[in-house]
Formats: sequence, C-alpha cells, structure tokens
Amino acid sequence: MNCSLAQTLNIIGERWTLLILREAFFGVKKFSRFHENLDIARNVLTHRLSSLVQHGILDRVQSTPNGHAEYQLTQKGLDLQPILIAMNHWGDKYVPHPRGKRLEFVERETGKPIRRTAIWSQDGNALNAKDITAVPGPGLGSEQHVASRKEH
Amino acid sequence: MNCSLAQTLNIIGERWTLLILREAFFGVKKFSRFHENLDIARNVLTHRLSSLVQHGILDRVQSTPNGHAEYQLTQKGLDLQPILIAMNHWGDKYVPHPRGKRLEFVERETGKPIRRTAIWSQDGNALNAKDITAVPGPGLGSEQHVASRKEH
DNA sequence: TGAAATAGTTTCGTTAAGCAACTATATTTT
DNA sequence: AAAATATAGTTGCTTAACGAAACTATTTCA
Repeated sequence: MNCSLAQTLNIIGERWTLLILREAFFGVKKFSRFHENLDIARNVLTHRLSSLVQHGILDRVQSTPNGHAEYQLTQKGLDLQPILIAMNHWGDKYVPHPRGKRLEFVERETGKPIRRTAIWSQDGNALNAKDITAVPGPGLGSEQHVASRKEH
Repeated sequence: MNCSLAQTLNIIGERWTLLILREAFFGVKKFSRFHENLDIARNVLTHRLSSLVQHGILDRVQSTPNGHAEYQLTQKGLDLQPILIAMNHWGDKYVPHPRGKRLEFVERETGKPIRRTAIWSQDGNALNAKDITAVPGPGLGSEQHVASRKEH
C-alpha cells in the first residue's frame, strides 16, 4: 500500500510494539525487564524484539560473549517519540485518570513541560484538523486516490 | 494498565483502525467506500466501525430511514490527527518512496505545508528524544514504576 | 418491475496471540 | 568447586483474531 501511514503501521502497528518501545524510552534494555514490566507472552516478546531489530529500530548488542543481550533504541527508534507522545496526550485528554495526568513530559534540563502535541503551521500557529488538507506529492502514483475532504 | 499510551492503544491500536481513520480524514463516510479503498474483510470492517462508534470517535448517522449509514469523525476523532500525521512523517522519512513524499499536508487556506512533526518546548524549540524525560503526575499510582532513563 | 447497490451477517479455514513448561548458558552464592 | 538462581530464549498446545467467500435484506436506480 503506497501510503506512509501504512508503511509505518507495517513496522510498529502490531500489538505490543509501541508498549515495548515505551519501555525502551524509559531505559529498559533487557528481555527480562520488558517481560516483567509488560504482561506479554515470552514468545511474542521474542518476535517483537527481533522484528524491531530487523527494522533497525532497536539494536541488539551482546553484553556477554553468548547470551544476555541488550536492546537499545537507534535514531530511527528515537524518532518515534513524537508518535508515542501524541498518543500519550490523546489518552490523557480522552481516557483521563480521575486524579490527573499519569505522566508529564518535560525538558530534561529545565524540567519545563513540553508543548501539547499539535499540528503547527510554518509560522507557528496551532492548526486544527479542519484547517489541514493533503495534497499529492511526487511519490504518489497517479492511480492513487486522494479523496478530497468534503465540508460537513 | 494505568498508562495513557496503553489506553489510547486499547481504542485505536487494533489492525486497520488507523487506516480506517485515515480514510475518514479524507472524507470517506460510507461502509462501501471504506471497503473498496482498504483491502479489509467486511466482517472486520463492521467490527472496527462499530468499535469506533462505541468509543465516540465516529458518529453513525442514518442517512435513510433504514440502512445506508454514514460515519463521520467526532471532535474526539479529529483530535487523532496529530497521531496520524506523526506516523505519516515518520514513514516518509524512514520508508520513503523513491520519487519523494506521497502526501504533503498543507494549510487549507494558504496551501502552505505544515511543520514537520516534532516535540516542541514551551518556548518554541524543537527537542530531540534525549532532551525529554517523563515525570510522574497525580494520576500515576505510587505502585507504578517510572524507570529513569539512563544515559547511554 | 427488475437490476444493481448498500450495509451488513454467517460460515469456515488460517494466522496470530496467550499460556505454561522446558532448555541452555551465565552469573552469583555458599 | 558445586549448587542455586537469573537470563534469554524455545517448544507445544489452546484460544482468539483475521481473512475469504457466500448469503441476506433493504433501498435506490433505470
């Protein structure tokens, strides 16, 4: 499917994958830690980790000659953070905990909260969904449909 | 699982869901259009649509007395756009089409492209993953772990 | 009135996920 | 050095989700 979203979902769209990556962003590196933090079946965890390694999102490094691997995020993996944070923000808003935010993302240096996730225009305005439209680029075959979004 | 990301994934994490929403953002409203644009099994499409309706992401409106439903995005659904666009941008970057971008998102009024997806500090700097950390908020039970992200 | 479209449901076969037990090497403890 | 524990998986089996095709019941079009 010639669609960047579909391509992304092919890589990170399976069940558990984004939760594994969340753990990785929190500093988890070892099979056993992933397994105890997530309630995931071991064989599924095996598959997900090796898939993420194959796709270049995690690096698998042998910390001892045989076995005892560690998994760490590559740049490609680190670049998924906006997706994770966007999902986190949406969940905060629409499936809130009664007591408030579960996690707040802040600048490491200053401790100041980051901006809420949004779509920004070039000149720095937050845009809402209806102000945005998609235009076909060079990578979209002419056979492809780009349904024009009707007003409603 | 007391985690906003996990909550979000419970709602939109199943296979096909985000592709269905992509179509909805492009203006698709009817069962038959979703089915012909996506190569999805009809029974699965039925389940996804009704799940999205139950979660308040789509509204199901009867356009004729009996049958011929239309599905349209609610505000809750429209607010998923940053997630979709973040995934689109990641896919453009890491699974590119040889000829270039497949879709470009622009402001409807001016046609100007939107900013690439990123994490922004309050004062308007783009942050990269290593500059960000998470701190527990009021909604996070004390039993919860927030692994502190080690340097690497 | 007949044909085609719409919005599903039903049945059945395949694939993926979940669970528990097992294995083989590595490290730690005594 | 030997035994116990931890690590990183694998194997076999069960259950749940997905996929393909055929079927159904209205509804609109010609």
